[in-house]
Amino acid sequence: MKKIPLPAIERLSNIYGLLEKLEKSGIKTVSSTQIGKNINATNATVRKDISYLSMPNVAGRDYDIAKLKKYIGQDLKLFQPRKACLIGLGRIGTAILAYEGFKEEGFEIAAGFDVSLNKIEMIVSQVSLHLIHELESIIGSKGIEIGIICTPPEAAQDIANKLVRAKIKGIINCTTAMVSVPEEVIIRNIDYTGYLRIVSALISQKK
Amino acid sequence: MKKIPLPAIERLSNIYGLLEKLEKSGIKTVSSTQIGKNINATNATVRKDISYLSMPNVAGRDYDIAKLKKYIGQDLKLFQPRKACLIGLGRIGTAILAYEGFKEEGFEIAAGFDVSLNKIEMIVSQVSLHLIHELESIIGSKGIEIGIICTPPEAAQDIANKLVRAKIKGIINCTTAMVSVPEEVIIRNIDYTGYLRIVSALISQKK
DNA sequence: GATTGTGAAGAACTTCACAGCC
DNA sequence: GGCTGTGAAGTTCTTCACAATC
Repeated sequence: MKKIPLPAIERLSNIYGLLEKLEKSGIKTVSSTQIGKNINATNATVRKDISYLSMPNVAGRDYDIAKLKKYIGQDLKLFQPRKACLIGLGRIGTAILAYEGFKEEGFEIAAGFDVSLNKIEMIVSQVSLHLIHELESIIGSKGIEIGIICTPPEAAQDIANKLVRAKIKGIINCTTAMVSVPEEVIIRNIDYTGYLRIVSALISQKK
Repeated sequence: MKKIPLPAIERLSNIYGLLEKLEKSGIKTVSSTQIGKNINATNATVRKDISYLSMPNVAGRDYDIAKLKKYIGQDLKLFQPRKACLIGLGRIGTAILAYEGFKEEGFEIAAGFDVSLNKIEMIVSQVSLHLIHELESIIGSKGIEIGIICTPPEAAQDIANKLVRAKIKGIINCTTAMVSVPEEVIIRNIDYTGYLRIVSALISQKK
């Protein structure tokens, strides 16, 4: 299998999510153009992305949704269950904690952390909650691979450093702070202010 | 001023956020390498990005933070105040509603919408809250340019269509559903499951 | 030594265009 | 007509490399 370009991986991940929804609504096949409309890409890009997969396909016919989904999942190794932990149990943190949708995707929030003992005792959750100082040991013992940072921005870099020391493989940073990590750690930022800024800048550029 | 590449705009938006933080901590100057470390880019990329700005600069000396910030803000038109509205007042929606940090960036959440009259009456907020059917008229009358969708995923496309009809300029989609919009509308997705999937796929690719 | 600025080279990604298939 | 698959072309973005400055 050829190396899949990074943007293609992101799109294929999105296509996977789309296929799940189509499948639930009972649709069996889909064209590259239809997929493109949904993920905001051209049909050529969609076909090229799919061509990176090891999927055999008959040209001239729409994609079989179940099959395409299987190959994306397989080649991107999306089926591999992964454990994540949540650091910071404020509004966003607890909203994520309460979200039920991860499990069916193979993700498990395996632990939550906060500096406040009070919060840890008050919050009702299936997930086991701990004080920050236990972060490194629990990541190791539970085999957690992804950390989701939802702390106040001031604490983000410090938490990221701790996660890196604990040999985390990926970080999703939900704070407004930019966080730097070694090259081998995957990082994505989810920052509402940042997105507003980017969308705003792009709106201005359009004119 | 040359056309700024899209990825450069995104990075410059991030650099802007970084500079704000550095400024607050009292630092006056910064190098391209330092910036790069913080936004996970190379120093050459940072310098190239900055070179797209109309900023005059003396080579050989670190960037003056206040000046750089001014030029990014000016050239990307980040100072332009913009109004956004929030659709869907569930956990994430209300968390965003309660967030205080937008104002100092020039963003205003000018209205909130939900299908539930109950929610609209119960939620305590400075922001004026309305039923969905008022969406189009209020966007028009208030001059709202950005819509933040926080509804259940099933409703996302429908809301997006309404926003497009109301001539929205940008959408931030915080649902797990992929949403399609005409090319002229800027759209960014914030989907935690999607990010987990992408990070997971990238972790697998690394090996 | 440090730094920036930038044309040129290189790499990465997207689109085209058309053969082949239904 | 529809569709996919894919090498080639085109475009966009990143990195290099080095002059210039401090």
